[in-house]
Amino acid sequence: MELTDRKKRILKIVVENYIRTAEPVGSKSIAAHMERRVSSATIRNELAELTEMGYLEQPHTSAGRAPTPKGYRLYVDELMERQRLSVRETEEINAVLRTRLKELDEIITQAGRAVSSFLNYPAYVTATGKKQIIVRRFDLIPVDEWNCIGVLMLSGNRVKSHLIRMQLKVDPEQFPALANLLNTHFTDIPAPEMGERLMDLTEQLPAPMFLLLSQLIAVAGDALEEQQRKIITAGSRALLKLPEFRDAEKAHALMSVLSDGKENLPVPTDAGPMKILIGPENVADALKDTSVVVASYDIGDDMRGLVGVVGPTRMDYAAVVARLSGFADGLTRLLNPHSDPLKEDQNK
Amino acid sequence: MELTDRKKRILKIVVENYIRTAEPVGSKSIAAHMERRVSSATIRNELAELTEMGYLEQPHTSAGRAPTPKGYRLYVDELMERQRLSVRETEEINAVLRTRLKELDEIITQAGRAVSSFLNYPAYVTATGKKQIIVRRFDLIPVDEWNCIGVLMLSGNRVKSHLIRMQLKVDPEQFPALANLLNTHFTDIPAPEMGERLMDLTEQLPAPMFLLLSQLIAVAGDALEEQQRKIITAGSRALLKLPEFRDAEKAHALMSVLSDGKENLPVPTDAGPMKILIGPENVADALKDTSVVVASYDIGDDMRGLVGVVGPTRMDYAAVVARLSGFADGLTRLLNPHSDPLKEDQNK
DNA sequence: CGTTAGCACTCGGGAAGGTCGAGTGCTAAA
DNA sequence: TTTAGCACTCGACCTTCCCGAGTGCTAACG
Repeated sequence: MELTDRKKRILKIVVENYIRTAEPVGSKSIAAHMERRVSSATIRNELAELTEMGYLEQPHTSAGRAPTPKGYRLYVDELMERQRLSVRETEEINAVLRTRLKELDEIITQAGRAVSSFLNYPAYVTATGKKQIIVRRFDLIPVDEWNCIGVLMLSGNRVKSHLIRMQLKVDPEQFPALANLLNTHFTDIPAPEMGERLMDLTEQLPAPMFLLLSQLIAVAGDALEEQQRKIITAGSRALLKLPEFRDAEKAHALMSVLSDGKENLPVPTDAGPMKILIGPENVADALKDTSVVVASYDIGDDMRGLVGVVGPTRMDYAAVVARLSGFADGLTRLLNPHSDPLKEDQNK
Repeated sequence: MELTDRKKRILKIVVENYIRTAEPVGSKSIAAHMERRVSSATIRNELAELTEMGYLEQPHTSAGRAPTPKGYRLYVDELMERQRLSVRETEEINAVLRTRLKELDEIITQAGRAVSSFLNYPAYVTATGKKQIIVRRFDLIPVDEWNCIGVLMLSGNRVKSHLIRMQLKVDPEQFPALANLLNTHFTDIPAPEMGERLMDLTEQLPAPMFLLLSQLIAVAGDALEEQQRKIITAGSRALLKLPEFRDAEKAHALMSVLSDGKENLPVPTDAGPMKILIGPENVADALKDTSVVVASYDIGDDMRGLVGVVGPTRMDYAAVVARLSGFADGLTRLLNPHSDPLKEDQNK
């Protein structure tokens, strides 16, 4: 059996109608959408074949057809027309992102919220590829003899500061020496190695100094760890607006997966600029009935982050793809201000 | 008509049953819960009077009774037995909070999540009373000639750092002077005043210096502003487990109010250690059908923050009150380490 | 006068049945 | 290969009915 052009045309109409209405679409309404006039009976024959080929399914006899994951896949790969964002929308996206340069953390949090409210699906944002985050530089700002502020410059535009309550009193004079020690021995190496280096220094340092140092290293390790696994999510309440999650049970189940957890389940090591996972293509069981669309953006420092949304398989892929890449571009431009951040030059 | 002891006793049973089951409670099941044996008919007479007095209501004739807000109020004020937390629970709460001393922001975020998952209601945490947050100290760490890290020590244990892309090139030598300027003129004053002081300096400074200074002040102003209105919320998905929010519409409406918004609606200027607002006692329309319980904790620096939960009027007040004050105590102890943070001494 | 047994009554919820219409598959003709 | 026609299916929606939990009232009791 062959996938003729007309079959594709019909499949496209089914998918797009189903995306809009969330209801199985029947032969008559398809006929109305066809430019070349054909009767509903003809459509029915085609539908029967598409169903047999596995692109469509019927919830029950005598209902219309809905796309299967395979159907969506074909749609996404071949049938879907790439939408272009209007200038106004691009402007809006950039306006949301443009902000007095802040922490990466805050930027991605804000971006997540914006994506979600733009697209009306739950969104998530990562600022970690598989690449290890490292400490580029330590600074210590003395506060009093018990407390100091540790400022960490991390790879990928990140700055983290922590108020540290030290385990022993420190003469403020010692801070530069401490910072120096940290900067010479513990920068630009992955977290696990920091522990080893610390061991190497055990004997070369006076015990109190060593104690302090290990406390600082521990804090740095925590910060790295946290950054490495940080995934922010936003807008999972958008689910409740979708008819497929009218049932509180289902909504809750999915929200539990999405909500403020750490080890999430989408494609964390994505490479391409855009990836679409439809239904069972997701590895995580909880996402078997949903689709995920992710785009990657450039954090700088040779690292890439992800920005994506989760929704029903019936997601409006064309719209999501267009807007998501708009956000990814915006983030990339914001974080890599070769020219001015977020100014002009947004074609291609 | 008088509120006899037996009436109170009955009201208490009604409230507690209704809290458990979310269903109107009938005379027979009340009779079963009474220690002194009385017939259901007697109970019915009492119920009729309680209803007339406005403590109970019937969804319809021939259904059992449910408490009115007035009924809950009486319960909360007079009838409810204060629960004591088990040692194990106190331990658990402290364990969640105990963490390698971090930013106040992170502490409260974590606390919010913990509260919510402990109590199974949406939670919120504030770190701002009515008192103005101020900058205690500025530090500038040069990165390169275009970028620096601004570290702000704010009142109430807060440290904020920002990577700042400067509007003009700066010789690293100038940083100490800049920082000094900031620290002498712009610390320990409320945000609006910072603008005024900046104006005063217009003529005394070379133009580039002034420009930089105003950029830094602007960043600081943003940071203060943000801290001042920051309310974190967590766990609003817990709503979906409650029978009163089985309906996705309602859940969505309430979640929209609770989710990651800024100007929220609970009692922001709470004074007492614990406050309970039942149903219509809430000012916000969106919360007219819900109850809010808030406790305040001591941030240090003479500031108080709030930690609270939002739930149905049918909320388990006794449990919430006990656990919430456990959290408030824990936070206070964590943030005010007179002795060691979160160690022993948790009685009273 | 408070308490209790008894009884008729009310009303929501769920089961059972009926109707409607959108949509199908199939057949036969164009 | 396309189309008209037709019988059939099945979920959505409605009405109706029944059941039982729970009430309010009355009358009797201590």
